[in-house]
Amino acid sequence: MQGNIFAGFDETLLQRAEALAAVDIVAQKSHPFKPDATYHTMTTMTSMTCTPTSSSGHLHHPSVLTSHHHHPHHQPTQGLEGDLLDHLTPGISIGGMPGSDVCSTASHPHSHMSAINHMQHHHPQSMNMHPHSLGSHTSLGGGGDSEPDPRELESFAERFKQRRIKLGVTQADVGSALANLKIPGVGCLSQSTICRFESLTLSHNNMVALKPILEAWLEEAERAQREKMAKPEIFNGGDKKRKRTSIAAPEKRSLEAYFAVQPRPSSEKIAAIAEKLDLKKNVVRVWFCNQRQKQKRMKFSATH
DNA sequence: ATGCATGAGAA
DNA sequence: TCTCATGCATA
Repeated sequence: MQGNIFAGFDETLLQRAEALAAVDIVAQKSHPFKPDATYHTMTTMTSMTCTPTSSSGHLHHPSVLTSHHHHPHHQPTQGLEGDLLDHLTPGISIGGMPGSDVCSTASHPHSHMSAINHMQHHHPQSMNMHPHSLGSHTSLGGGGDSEPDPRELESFAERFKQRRIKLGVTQADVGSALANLKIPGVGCLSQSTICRFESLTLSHNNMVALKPILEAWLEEAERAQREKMAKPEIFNGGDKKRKRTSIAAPEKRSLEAYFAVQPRPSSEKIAAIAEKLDLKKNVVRVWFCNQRQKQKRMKFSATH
């Protein structure tokens, strides 16, 4: 009893779903403009970094560092070029300044080269994250190993956060200080990622991959603090603004309703939904992608 | 802390 | 195209 549900999936169901979602938002739907409110906050765009309106690309490049799984070897195919913004002090500049409170919006003007190795493979529909594939690896060219213990991860994340705070370092500081560790293939990470690591809101594989790195940083940081540390740093403010589309609550509810019926709508379906909700197709597509990721994480953490 | 977005790699 | 790892922008 599942075949017919999706088999008969059609406008009917979509409308059904939307109707369900609409019961709550009945008299509140007529907006003269598109609900797609994109906030820009252009500051100083002195450089020709990227185009705000047009869909030009920005240049970042995330590199994954998932290592895991059986297999021979693969080496960091990424050459990683020397980052020019190594203005960070020698040793480890762990954001120091214990008195500098939280959230130091350190804005780096550009490029973060994180060349980590990426190696993952899963199946699109029946993904299987086998946490334990220990036994025979250790041949990663620069990667550390990982333990498949979800328990260890949890406690580590917690310890990490506590010790980090003890050091008076913010999540953002940790992220940028990571580059100073000069671990092959490891660049800096964002505050978001550090935060998600601490709150265990990353995929298991991601957590496993990041653990050794953060662990290394922690040791360095504590060592550095012991002997010395602290050093005023001058960060220069940069600029780069991206826009974050904000999907209004009503539309969001509809999307959730659709998602409940069909988490993976076809391109046509997405287009149809987008039109109904007055959202850009891409926004809808991305929303579904993110929703799936989120659900997957929830499913996993719920199990553990 | 989280929502929406980008990009690389795998299907 | 999707998944996954990540990040910027934001609440």
